[in-house]
Amino acid sequence: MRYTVFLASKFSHRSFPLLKTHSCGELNKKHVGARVTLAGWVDRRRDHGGLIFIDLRDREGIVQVVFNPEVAKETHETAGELRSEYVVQASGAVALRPPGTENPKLPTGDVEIIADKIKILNTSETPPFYINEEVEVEESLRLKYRYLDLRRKRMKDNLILRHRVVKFIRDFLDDRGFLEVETPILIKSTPEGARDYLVPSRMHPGKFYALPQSPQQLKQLLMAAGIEKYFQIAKCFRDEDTRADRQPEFTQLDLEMSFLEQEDILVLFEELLISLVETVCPQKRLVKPFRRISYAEAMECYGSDKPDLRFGVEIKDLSKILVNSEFTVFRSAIAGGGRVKGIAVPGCATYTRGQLEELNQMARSLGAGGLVTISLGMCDGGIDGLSVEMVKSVASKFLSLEQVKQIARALGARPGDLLLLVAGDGDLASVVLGGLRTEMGRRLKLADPNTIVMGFVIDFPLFWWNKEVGHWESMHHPFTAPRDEDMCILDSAPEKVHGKHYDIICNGFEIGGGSLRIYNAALQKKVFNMLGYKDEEIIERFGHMLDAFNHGTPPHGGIAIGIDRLVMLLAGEESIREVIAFPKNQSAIDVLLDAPSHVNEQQLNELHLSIREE
RNA sequence: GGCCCCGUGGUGUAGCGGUCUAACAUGCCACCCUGUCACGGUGGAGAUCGGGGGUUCAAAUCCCCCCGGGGUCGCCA
Repeated sequence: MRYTVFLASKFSHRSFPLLKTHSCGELNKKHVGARVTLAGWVDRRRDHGGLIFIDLRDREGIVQVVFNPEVAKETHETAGELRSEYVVQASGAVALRPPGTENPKLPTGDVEIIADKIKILNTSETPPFYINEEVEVEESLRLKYRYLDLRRKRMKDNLILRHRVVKFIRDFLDDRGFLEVETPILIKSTPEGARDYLVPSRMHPGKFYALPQSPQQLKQLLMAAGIEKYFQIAKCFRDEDTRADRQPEFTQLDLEMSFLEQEDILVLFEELLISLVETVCPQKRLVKPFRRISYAEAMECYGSDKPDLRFGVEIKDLSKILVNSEFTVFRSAIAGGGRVKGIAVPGCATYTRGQLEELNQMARSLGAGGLVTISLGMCDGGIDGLSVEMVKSVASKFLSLEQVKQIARALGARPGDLLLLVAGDGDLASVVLGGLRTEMGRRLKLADPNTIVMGFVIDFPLFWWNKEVGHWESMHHPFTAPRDEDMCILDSAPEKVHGKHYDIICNGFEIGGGSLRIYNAALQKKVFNMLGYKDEEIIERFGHMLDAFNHGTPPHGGIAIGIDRLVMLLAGEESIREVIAFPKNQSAIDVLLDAPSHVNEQQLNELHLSIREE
């Protein structure tokens, strides 16, 4: 890949450590005749009894080293002892390979090293899994021997890609006047949102630091400090259950600016992400300009606030067609204020009873009362050519042919498609269909893996009503500013207030989000009150923020991008663990270091802690 | 906490009530081999099928519980 070549060429301009003069991967015809010393790992050995070939591997690649007893007898004997993953230093002349023995599969395949010296720097036990082959290995084993796993090309390439991404971001933002500022890891617990990781204080019995869930408050305080343009590649910590795209600790590009409008951030990040992808992953097809859709549109058309925009299969509201349907489930749902919505799944009219029942179960598990399926048989003349015999549905006796045609047209269906209909209140029908859309997209491979579609989701509601606790909660976080035109309804209709909040989505993942912030103390206090905080709580937890707003904090806003997810998508991986050097498993355990672990009694005593029996 | 999937030599798989004394590939060990590159050849070692209980004349195979791993819902301001 291009970034590997880039690194190798850069590496070659630097002076090498004393144990090697060149890297294995950089050698080519230009080096023929040179005497080189290499150091690396034995990737593979081919012992012909007489000649011994060793594929020597280092970070930059692989080169063939030849041991000939007629060249150096003792060296050849030593080479006979080599095994996989031995660490060796070898010296010899770079030579063109004999005609006909070149290996076009290897970048260094035109040349080989005629070794006259070899030194075994370290031996190795037989590795527990293959390092030189791309075979799927159980992940827990890979994590236990992560240092071996990272020797594999796939993982090495992922780490290199990650380096390139972060390097590009730093250079890009530096060019535009942003200052990278570090913020502390030991901060104050403000237990809203996710659970905090806590660190007990030795010097203050009974008190705890918290690890930052993000540098949110600190970066706003940096704006109060007049930094104006800040960014940081920041570690964040959240004590919640893991997922393929979530780890207890993860990395964000955290950024904040003063004196800006929402448009400034969106334009900056569109430019950053486009130039990033085009530079670092030129082989990917990136759709531009980025789409912008409202939260309401995302939910209505895709049933998700992070839809995969690489394929269509959009959700349509069919309520108008079915308002007077003979099908009671639909008619009563609509009469009760609900909606009936649907999607058309291409080419799935041939689904069996069993497959349809599976979809039905999925719809129920997503919260639907049920799922109505309509299979459109193949026929000439498009939807108009459909006849009664060609339509198969559990609800067929309640649906006229004309209604089916209307539904099919509304969904943009074609003969051979499978229509999925769901009734429900509010967003329910959309959310269920959104889940089915995602599943069918995956099954039918509707999304091109080499395409990247990014977009901004905007116009989020500021609040959502939490029934269980009986007060409003922030959609994003409590520092997000309401839209100016909605200020007048903040008291009268909080549910209609929109925030100056934006998310960045990519291929079905939320990779970032941010907002313009509140910088007026009175408004911030009012929002906290609406979120159910009492005045004394506000002072105790967020007094420093209100103080700052009372001392000339400028208008400001920012964004955070999940580096792990971004790199995962660029690498074509399905889990962020594949782009993190030392990730934790699903139970939040580091199986390599065996963390978390017990600590001794003395450590507990110093921290004024005792373990409660449960 | 709920639901789904997985657990067979070092690794990856097959076997899914008796023919399993558990198969295949690769790796490993020994010997042979001077142009291979997933080298080749000959021979060899290596798993009581995650653990426990049950059903059965008979269990890797069926059932239950537990453990470990993965996915997902809840959760992730």
